[in-house]
Amino acid sequence: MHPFRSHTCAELTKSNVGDDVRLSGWVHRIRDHGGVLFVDLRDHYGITQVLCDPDSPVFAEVEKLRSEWCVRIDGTVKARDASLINSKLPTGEIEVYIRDVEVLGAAKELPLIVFGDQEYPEETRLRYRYLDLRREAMQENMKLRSDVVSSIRRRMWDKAFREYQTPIITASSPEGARDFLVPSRQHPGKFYALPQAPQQFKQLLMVSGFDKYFQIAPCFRDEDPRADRSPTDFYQLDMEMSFVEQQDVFDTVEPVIRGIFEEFGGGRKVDQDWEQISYKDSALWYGTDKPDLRNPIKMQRVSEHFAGSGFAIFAKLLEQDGTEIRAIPAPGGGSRKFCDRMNAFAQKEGLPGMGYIFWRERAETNPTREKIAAMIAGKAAIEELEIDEVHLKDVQSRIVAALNKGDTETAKFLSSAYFGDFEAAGPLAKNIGHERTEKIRQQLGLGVGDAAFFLGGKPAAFEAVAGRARTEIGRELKLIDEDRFAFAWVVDFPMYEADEETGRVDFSHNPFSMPQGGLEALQGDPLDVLGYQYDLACNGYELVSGAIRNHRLDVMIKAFELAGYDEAEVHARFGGMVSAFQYGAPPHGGCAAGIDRIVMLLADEANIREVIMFPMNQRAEDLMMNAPSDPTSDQLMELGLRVLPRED
RNA sequence: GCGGUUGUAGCUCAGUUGGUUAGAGUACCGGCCUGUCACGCCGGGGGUCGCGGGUUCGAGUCCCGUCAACCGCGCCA
Repeated sequence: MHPFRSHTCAELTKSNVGDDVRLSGWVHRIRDHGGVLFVDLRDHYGITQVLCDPDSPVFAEVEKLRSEWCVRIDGTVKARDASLINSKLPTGEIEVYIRDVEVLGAAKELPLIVFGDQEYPEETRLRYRYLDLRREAMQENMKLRSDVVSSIRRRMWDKAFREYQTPIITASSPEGARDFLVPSRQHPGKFYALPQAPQQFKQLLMVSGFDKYFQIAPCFRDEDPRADRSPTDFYQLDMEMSFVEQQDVFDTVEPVIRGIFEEFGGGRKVDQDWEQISYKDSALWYGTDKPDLRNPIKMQRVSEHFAGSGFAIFAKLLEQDGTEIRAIPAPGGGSRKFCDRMNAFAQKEGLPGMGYIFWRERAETNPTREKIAAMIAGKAAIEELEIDEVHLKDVQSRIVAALNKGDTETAKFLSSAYFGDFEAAGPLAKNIGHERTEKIRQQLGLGVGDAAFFLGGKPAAFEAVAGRARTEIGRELKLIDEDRFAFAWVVDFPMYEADEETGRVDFSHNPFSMPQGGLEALQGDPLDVLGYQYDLACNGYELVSGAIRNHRLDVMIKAFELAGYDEAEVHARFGGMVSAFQYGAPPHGGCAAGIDRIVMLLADEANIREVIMFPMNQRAEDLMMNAPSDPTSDQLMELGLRVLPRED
């Protein structure tokens, strides 16, 4: 018999009854009844209940076992009595009577318990990651990750892509994130860098004629982490293809991503048609370039309703160039309590606050209301009526005047604004009056019980906060369909952006993207130039980012010139690419999809570290492996390095 | 670098207005228990209340400082 096992802990069924078997695994749980002793034995595949009573030759030894000891047992498979079957276990119809036991690895008192789903501080979990990974949820996440990667590879191979490996130790890429540097021993004082992405290599592969490339590639960036962003390193499905336009890339990637989400999404709905939203619209509607489309709220421009209005803050603001007022509709948010809470949220995010209006049923039933309705419908004579309130008297006169001119539209609007079903509440509504409020209500398509929030200023200054407010409002009002994967391509990214303080123009995204309109487009205002640059957003995360690349050297030189890099600098920094583009570069494009984020979404986790085997902590430390650590003085000597004392 | 939250037993947490010897569950150790599957019952050991300082007759609790973890901002072509 094999020294460790004849079966796994998930294999045995009724058909094995009477067999002599050997199992190895970890002691999951012990139930000691004095006379009879149950042990749940666990391995990667499942759990089998093994037991012994005082008749067993090893009863005394089994009594000594504790949680998470690694053991081997020999025993006989026995059928469980019908009343004792555990339907929660696939092996629940049998149990193994222990005849022999061998302790393969004892365990001391555990810093975290494998059994159950008790939560532990991340520090503890990462320090003892090998124990944390024994837990069922982590085993499932990691298996899912492997299966997803396997499926991605199969889907790419099926589309005639081939996987090629590119270097890990390479040159610093001066654009983008901070590089991880690796000192060179053979060239003291010089450094390699770990690739932030295989960007330049994959473009060179296209120049070399490989046509369709992909790689499950590690990427390295020395930036601070977020819940959805791993520090140090992460994995991407990196792909590139030649002789394609933007839509060709979409048509290639969409079925792969959609297929993965359908295969591993656990039955959650997967959008079939992926909208293409321009960067500009995405910023306006959602306040972000990675919108969560499960949230139905779409922001709108409402500047015209506030220009010259009685709400001085916004009216004055609009007199400045480049300012706007935008509304966040909040269907179902029509209570002062909710509006105040959202206003507090905006203040926490650093804004002076968000103005709001909410609509309730009109309280007073003015007797003129029905008469006016009848007049508009042509069922009553058009005539002035007796009204106490002066301002309503004036409105009535305007309605009558409009009707006499045959302008029923105006009459209807005024009637709705002053006598309609909706009463607008909140300080803002009082300031701008009935008519402006009603126009806003009509534009946003809101009604009784709804609210709208208003933000003003230069869009760049408040867009991001508006986006977070939209998310918060959607979440609070439970407008988000949790059971759905909502996808959209965000396209037409601007090539350049101006630094807010210095006004200096720089690349806003990938400097290697092809500007829309080519060389000609680069003659005008850089800030107007769009690129063939795209992202795929899913449920508020950026899952994919890519571009049609700039394969024309003249266009590339010009593009860099606009960002303040002269030709010599481009040659110095991207020598390999510049050189290659002079020898017959094909048009090409591609993208990269975040593997960790895809698995995170599929596993329904909010933190990317839940789907990474051995992640770093928030400070990019590995407490288990003790990284980073001090080098030996010999190592430093060999590299020609000396560590400077910290100034603080 | 900035802001928020948290820090009490191996682990998860409670701890009232500042007041006697800081508690519970779980884990660990010992005892009892022949059908449990989150077994049950009895007992025991285990604490620099993150750290430092201050106020006070008295601080886990109040004040100041500091450290750490997580979340967010900056950053992330």
